Amino acid sequence: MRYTKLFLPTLREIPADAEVISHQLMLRAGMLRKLTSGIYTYLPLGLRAIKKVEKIIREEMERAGAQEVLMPTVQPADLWKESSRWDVYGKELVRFKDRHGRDYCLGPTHEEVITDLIRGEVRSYRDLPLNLYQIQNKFRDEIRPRFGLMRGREFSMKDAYSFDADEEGAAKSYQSMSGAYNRIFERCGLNFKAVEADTGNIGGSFSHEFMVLADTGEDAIVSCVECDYAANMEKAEVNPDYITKEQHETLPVSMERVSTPNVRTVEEVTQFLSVTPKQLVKTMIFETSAEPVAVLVRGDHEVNPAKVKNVLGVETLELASEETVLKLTGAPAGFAGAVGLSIKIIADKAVEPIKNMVMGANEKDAHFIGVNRGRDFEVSEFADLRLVTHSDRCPRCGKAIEIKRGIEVGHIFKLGDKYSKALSATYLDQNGNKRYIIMGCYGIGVGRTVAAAIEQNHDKNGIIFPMPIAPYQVVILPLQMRDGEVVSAAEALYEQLTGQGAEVLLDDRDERAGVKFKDADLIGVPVRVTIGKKSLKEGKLEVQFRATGEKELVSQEGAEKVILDMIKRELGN
RNA sequence: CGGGAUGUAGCGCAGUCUGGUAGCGCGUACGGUUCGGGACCGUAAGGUCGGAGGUUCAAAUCCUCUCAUCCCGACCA
Repeated sequence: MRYTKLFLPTLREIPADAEVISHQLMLRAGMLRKLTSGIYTYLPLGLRAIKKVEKIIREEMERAGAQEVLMPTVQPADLWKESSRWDVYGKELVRFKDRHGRDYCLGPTHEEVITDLIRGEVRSYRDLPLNLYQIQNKFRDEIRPRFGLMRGREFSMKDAYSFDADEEGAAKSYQSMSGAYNRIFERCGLNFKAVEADTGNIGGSFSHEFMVLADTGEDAIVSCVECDYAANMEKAEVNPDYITKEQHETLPVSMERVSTPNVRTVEEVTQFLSVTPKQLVKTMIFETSAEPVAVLVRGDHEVNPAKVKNVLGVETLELASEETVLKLTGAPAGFAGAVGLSIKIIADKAVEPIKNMVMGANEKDAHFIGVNRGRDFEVSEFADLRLVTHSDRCPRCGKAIEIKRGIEVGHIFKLGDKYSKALSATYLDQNGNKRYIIMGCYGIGVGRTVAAAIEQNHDKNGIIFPMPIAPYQVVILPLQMRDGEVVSAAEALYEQLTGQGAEVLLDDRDERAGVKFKDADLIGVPVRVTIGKKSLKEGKLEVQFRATGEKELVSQEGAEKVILDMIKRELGN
């Protein structure tokens, strides 16, 4: 491709509304333009990078035995009512009516549609296993779209769905997808980690997230420094040993009400009463799809709503509003406590051994001290309900853990029979018995993968594309467009390389050298060939590798081979 | 949805407090000099000052409403 023909509007300055580096660079490198919040147009360069990722995905999916289909964006409400997600999915699901007043939604995911397809077609165990995937635009009306392609509302996603006769087969499918995902992200040149994750809205029994390590990531991930345990913050288990070491040996004292005017937060209370946060018990009131519940955690811990949700087995869980807190506890927020509370109370395990706790008195400007469980209040269940902290130990091997940030680029779920049951997707087994199909689902954020790659591969001059996903593999810079020899040398090399299947961008603009260098660096083409009249006099060209900055003067005749070898080497990884 | 900020030329910004001819840099077009890391000189084009209403002789500027975008939060009581 000739630069003068390419629609590649690069920007010298950083657009004001881009915060993270990948977003800034994608805008500056002319890959992307915003239409409206969370919705983007891909320009030629951006699309090429996305298509590269798609190609890798397709190759690995096919290799793992999955077949490509394409499902519609618009989906009928009936299906969603059948799976009962019409009511559960919430506001992320964009709903609308057609001219006849029938309800529809824009697909945020496709479990319903694919299951509907399969239940109509699959009859026998002989039809299984089956794995179908698509690469298609999803629409999710995110609360807060941000960071460009990191969290958009409309975005390209690869979603695959596996159908198996039994758990064993499903586990195999899951493993196979896990392997494919590892290969995909490796081939994209990413530094990533597969972590255990909560199943959330999609449902199912267990799942893993593929996280690209980056400080700008929206997710926190916990991993062991020693063994291979790694989990999403939401999912990460607390090592139970931690609790026994924190046993309190003191004898119970009598409970006392103390006045704490305008003292609400953990910090304020501990300071005001001169106690440690470990002595304090926080009482958080949640509203759920069932009854409201009070959750107790130690003052220096934080509630993990995902765990609470799982323990209670409820479909929705939200922190209660100020009014609800007032109604249920009789006190404004900041003074809730377990004593005298009439709603269900569950507590984190770390609360169990605490003697003489400090907690809110369910009365404005008052707390209780010397509170003891059993005597002053009862807890209906103890469970692991909190977020892990830096001082926790690995739940598997007990060694230290570290907490890092990551970008979720892929997520795989073992769904079990959740959707096949809801939508009656069954097959007949060898004995003629009707059984539910066991499902799995597997997603990759395509645009997000590109953004994550940029987040991980850039320098102050711009993007450094890994070869496998680079929009162009080579950029040729003839420095003097008025010099016939320079131009014909550039044209010749361009023809040679293109003829060999290399993806080459020829910067044929009549620009000064500096401008060409800057743009080449910005758009991150891995291999740069500089053709200037000085070195050309000696029959030499300069080949530079963007990632390392290594330069090499090569003869005009030898250039083609050197460049092709470089591409091959980088693609091979 | 709660909190904060910002909307002025394609991009980045000043001007708003204290009302009085709408500016600067980059980019763009044309001419010239330059030519291996975002050149220089000259000329020119380009703006409903986000929108609506109001106050005023006069509004980018003051007031009211509204829309949009970005950031933080939406679990720490």
